Amino acid sequence: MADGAGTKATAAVPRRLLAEATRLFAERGFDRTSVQEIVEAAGVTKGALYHYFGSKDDLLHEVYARVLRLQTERLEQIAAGGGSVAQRLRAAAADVVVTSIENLDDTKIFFRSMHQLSPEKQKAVRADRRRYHERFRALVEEGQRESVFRAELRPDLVVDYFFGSVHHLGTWYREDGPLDAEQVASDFADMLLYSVRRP
Amino acid sequence: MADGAGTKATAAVPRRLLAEATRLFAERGFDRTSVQEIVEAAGVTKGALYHYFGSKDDLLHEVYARVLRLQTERLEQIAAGGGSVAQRLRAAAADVVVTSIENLDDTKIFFRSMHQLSPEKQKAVRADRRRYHERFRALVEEGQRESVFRAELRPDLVVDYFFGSVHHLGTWYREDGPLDAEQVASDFADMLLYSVRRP
Amino acid sequence: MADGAGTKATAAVPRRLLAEATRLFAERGFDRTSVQEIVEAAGVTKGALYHYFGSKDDLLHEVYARVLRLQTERLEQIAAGGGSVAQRLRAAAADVVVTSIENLDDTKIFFRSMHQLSPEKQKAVRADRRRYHERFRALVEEGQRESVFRAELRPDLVVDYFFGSVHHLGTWYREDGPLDAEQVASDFADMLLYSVRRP
Amino acid sequence: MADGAGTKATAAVPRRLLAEATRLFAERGFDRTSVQEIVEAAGVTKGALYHYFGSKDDLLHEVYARVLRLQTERLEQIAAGGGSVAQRLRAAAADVVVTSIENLDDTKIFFRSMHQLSPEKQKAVRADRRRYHERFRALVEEGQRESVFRAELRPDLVVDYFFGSVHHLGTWYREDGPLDAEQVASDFADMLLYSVRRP
DNA sequence: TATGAATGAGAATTCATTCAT
DNA sequence: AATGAATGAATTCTCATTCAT
Repeated sequence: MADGAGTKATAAVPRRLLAEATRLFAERGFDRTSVQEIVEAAGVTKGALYHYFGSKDDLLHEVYARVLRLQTERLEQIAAGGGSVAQRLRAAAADVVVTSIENLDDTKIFFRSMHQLSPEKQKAVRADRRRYHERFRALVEEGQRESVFRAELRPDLVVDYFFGSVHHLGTWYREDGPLDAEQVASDFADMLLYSVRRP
Repeated sequence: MADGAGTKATAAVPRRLLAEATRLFAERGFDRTSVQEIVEAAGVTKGALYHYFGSKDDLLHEVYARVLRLQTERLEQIAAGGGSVAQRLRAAAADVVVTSIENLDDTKIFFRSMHQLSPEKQKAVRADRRRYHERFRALVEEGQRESVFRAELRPDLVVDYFFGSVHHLGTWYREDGPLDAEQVASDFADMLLYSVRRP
Repeated sequence: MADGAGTKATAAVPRRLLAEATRLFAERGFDRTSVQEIVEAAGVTKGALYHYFGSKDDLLHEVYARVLRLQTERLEQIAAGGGSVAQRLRAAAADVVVTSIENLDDTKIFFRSMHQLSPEKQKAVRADRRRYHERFRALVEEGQRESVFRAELRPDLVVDYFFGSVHHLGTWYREDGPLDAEQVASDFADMLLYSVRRP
Repeated sequence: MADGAGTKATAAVPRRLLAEATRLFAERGFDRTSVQEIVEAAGVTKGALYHYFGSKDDLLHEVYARVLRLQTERLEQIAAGGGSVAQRLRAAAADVVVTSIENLDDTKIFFRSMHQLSPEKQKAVRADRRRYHERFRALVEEGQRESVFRAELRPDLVVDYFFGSVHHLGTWYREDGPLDAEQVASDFADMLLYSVRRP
């Protein structure tokens, strides 16, 4: 019970639960996944789940929180990094495609199951999401101010346009398909840049 | 008993059921909408619903079938119409945005609830959807053959990119928001065209 | 609409309903057969069924009434016919086996579904059945009075013993099996006679 | 919490459910007994029933399994016991009558509700039943080989004949009637022996 | 004589959650 | 930290029957 094996085995339970929940939510949707199925997949009992998570809803919320945290960190880094605004927007766009494909389960869940969260949790997630979008939008606005991007485009519409495409990756992208993540990322970023750049 | 109210009232039951189901599915999702709620909203009993529809699944399938029929017809007309390929692609893109916004409930349902259909119904819907996408993709390919559109883009990726944006309209577009359907349609079509056109 | 085709076609409806009901009740049981299935099999609608039969129960009752009428008539004839009491008992026993096999659907229904009749109809059927058994028992008693059959056997027990076997034909007899109706009838009658005859 | 009442009360739930289900199935048939009635009779909730039994079907299957186990054990013991083959056949026949009467509810269920089991469960029960019958038939064949029983009888027909009578006990035997189990058993066994023995 | 839309009550089953241990 | 029995409310769907036409 020092911070060795004991702690590790213990810590593994919530992690396993979260991993199996993610897999199952992506596979069959939040409402179609029963708590029983999750605990069976994780090899524990219901009591254990409710020991670590307040509710099934909590579990879904955790999935969101994790992926949002990850994407926000990466965006911050890229946006604050070096290079022209066009380079940074392209990098950010390509990166979100790659991480969305690398975490395709999360992507699927995000787009299918958000409205199944309780209203207050939904609000929290939306707020996080908005912050993320705002950071992205700021890049577009920066490009417009520098007259690199077309001024007539509404920045928020650009963001909604692009993230619509990103969120939908889960519906058509197949790991065993002909395209790897980088190819998709490159094409998506390319299309975005062509859309916004002054010709 | 004349061909007025009597006939109409009779015919109205399945239509009313479909309308209320659409509204409720969009509002709270398929799994979160109970058959009881639908029949109460339509002012009939469960027996009546099951007299007309084989299952709750059937109801959802009907919603899909209706919107797919509508969109396919419109696309056919535009694609086969006059004008340059760029004009026709722009028109098709703008049109699907407008009709998606005009039928925002259907759009929401489409993107959230398709995976809640039974496997075989899901297959049928996907097949219809694929046909629709193929028609759209043919426009992109036509433009590439004419060297109006950039040859390096994969046409199917362009289609997935654009329809991701369209399907996501339901998650952010608000009827009472600052943008009307035409404005969104115009900007979305504009971004698509910039993405694909040879500069 | 004289008593030719018109009457015949009309008369055919209840008969068809009864035939299909018999088949279905035998196949899956009374409770497992829905009125809808019966009318579909008969090619009519529910209204037609309820025009001719007061209820689903009535339909089952008719099935019973028909088979009981048939068996009672035959028993009367045989019992009142010529020959020694042993010959008549043997003939009656063999005959009921043959007719039970020839109407195996009715036999199955009889033994499985009687208790699903409404209490009063059940009482009526039981009364008919009792009369039938009494006539059979009278043969046994006659044989005992003549000292042809063993006196120590209770006649009613003999009847219950034998008819248990008969009623169970439906559970094991197969039309496409190795035995034809006559062979079974002969063996069953033989076993009955050996059971009761003074050695 | 000692090993007395506490343990017993806990263990009692599935047992109570099974007991009440047996009673109700015998009283009004499987299809006519609702899960609600069973749990009310047992003083628990539906959730509890489904905690222990996978389905209503499972419950019925358990009833069968229990009675088949019991009868098979007894038959094995008697058949392998001492005495002439005629003595053993008589003992086996009398015993199955006595236990059928002692468990008359099970007997009723057996004969009325087996066909209401799901196909696969039905198959399992039939297989068990067949084994039981085969053991019984082996006794008949043994007697024929020893020329104690008549060679012209088909052993399987004898078994079907006799067990038809046994299974039908539930339809006519009344605990408060004039005959006790032993009397019926003695007469049934007597009739069977007379049927098969060489005169 | 027959239709078929509609009813309303009841069916089996599922499930998130709690709680004594 | 974890169990698993039990709850109770909700879910989809079925069905015999009625009735205006």
